Amino acid sequence: MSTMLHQTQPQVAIQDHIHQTPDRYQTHMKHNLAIFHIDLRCCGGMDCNCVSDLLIPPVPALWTPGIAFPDWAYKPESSPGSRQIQLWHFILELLQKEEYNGIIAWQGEYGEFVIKDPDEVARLWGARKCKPHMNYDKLSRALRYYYNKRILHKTKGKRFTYKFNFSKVVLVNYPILDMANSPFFLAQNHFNGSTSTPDCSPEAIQSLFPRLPDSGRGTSLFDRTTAAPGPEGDKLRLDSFPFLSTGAPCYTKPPSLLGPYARNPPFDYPWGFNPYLPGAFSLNNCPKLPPGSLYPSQFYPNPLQSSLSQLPHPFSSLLPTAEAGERGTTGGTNGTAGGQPIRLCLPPYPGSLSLGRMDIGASLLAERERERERERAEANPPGTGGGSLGLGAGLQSPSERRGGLKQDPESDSDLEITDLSDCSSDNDNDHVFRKGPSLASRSQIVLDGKKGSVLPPVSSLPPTVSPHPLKSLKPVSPRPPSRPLSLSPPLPPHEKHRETETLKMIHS
DNA sequence: CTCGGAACGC
DNA sequence: GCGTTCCGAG
Repeated sequence: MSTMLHQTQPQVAIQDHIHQTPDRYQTHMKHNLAIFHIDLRCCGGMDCNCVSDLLIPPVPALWTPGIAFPDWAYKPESSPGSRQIQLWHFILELLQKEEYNGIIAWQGEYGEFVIKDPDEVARLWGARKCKPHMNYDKLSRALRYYYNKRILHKTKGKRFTYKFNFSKVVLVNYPILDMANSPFFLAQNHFNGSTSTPDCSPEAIQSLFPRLPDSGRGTSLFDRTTAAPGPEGDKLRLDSFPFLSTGAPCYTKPPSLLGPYARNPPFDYPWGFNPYLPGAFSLNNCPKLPPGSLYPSQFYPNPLQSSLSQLPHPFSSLLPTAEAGERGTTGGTNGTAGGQPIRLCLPPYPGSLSLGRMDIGASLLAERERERERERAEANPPGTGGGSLGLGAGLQSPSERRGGLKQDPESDSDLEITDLSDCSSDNDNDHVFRKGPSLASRSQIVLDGKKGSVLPPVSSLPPTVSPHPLKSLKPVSPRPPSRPLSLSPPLPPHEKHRETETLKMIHS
């Protein structure tokens, strides 16, 4: 151990220093495809050379016009005194780099990773934080600290094995993603064993981004101006979230899992947060690149124009199609920044479960969209300045928060989604939808219209055969989804009855 | 090995 | 707020 303590780490040159103001950084990144490296040298004493806070700057988003990013996106690397790198982020960083697979790697279930060499991980962490006396005991204490925050939990019975709560991680990293209101993410939460599937409907996707900065281009994430109604017509405005773009092919499994883990669907992570993707978590959501090339891909012309269409993904039908967006296009004509179609690597859900997605008809979606617009208009009449520029769940109006049902006094975060307080891998299967009837209602929606049906754990389902799950499905006639109670306008009696029945089913 | 309390620093 | 350090307990 002690010999490793001062072992020379991969030496790194920060080819261009990141300690700039965000503006300068933006400008810089716009014109400079500098390759960044991360210095893991252990610092010593007063002459701390650490660049510990250089972790993965939010490069991809910065240069895109019209996008405002939350403060957190800049803090770690932009200003001295800003909060430092967080351990979980560091862990993710290690996890995404193949060179560290020997000491820490994804393994097992969703988001699960194992620290193969605790001492080494601790050493690296200590190096990063300029804490030469760091050890696994201390590091693990910090990890345990995350239990309460529900960012991590321990995989019981497995040594050095922890598991990420993706939803939480995503929320922490992308507070503008309103996962708390998203049926997609509510259903996605594998962390605590949710067995439901996400609502992949355009509306669900929209719900992830209810408060994107209104740049005057319209607030909907789905551009319906040129598309006919229908699933194929709802086009996600990916140009709104360039930080979710990848512009490159994505791994569907971690390198270490390319072999035997057939049980893991190769696509189960929403919004490109597949932990098995290189750079899955946020800031350098980019394809695996040669060592030392952490960021450039987003700035390069997309070499795989058809990468999305190749993805076996239920979203693919929602995204600008290759035909629509790329035919005859070499860039610049589809309205996306930089002239390149922004690619969103959205691993799809285990296929058969997606059937419910089709439940939500486009016309209904459009109608609900219009309703929301009306609500917004009422809530913020022109001139009141009530605006839609807010970012983050904290600015949600009460009526937006799942009808006010979310309230969790125990929550340690306004980004809380579900109660994971007893989330262990031992009993992962029964907590998610206890939180409130609205959750349950939402989950009901996606259950193929069968009230009270219970989905098996995802892990128990056969892997999806079709690489294009939705394409193998027959559309179901649209059926109005139920809503969070207090969000709903007065329901007609039969709808109320349905809600009641649903609740009964849930409570039983 | 794991857990969490407590004091403490930044 | 986010660890870091220490430590006793299971």
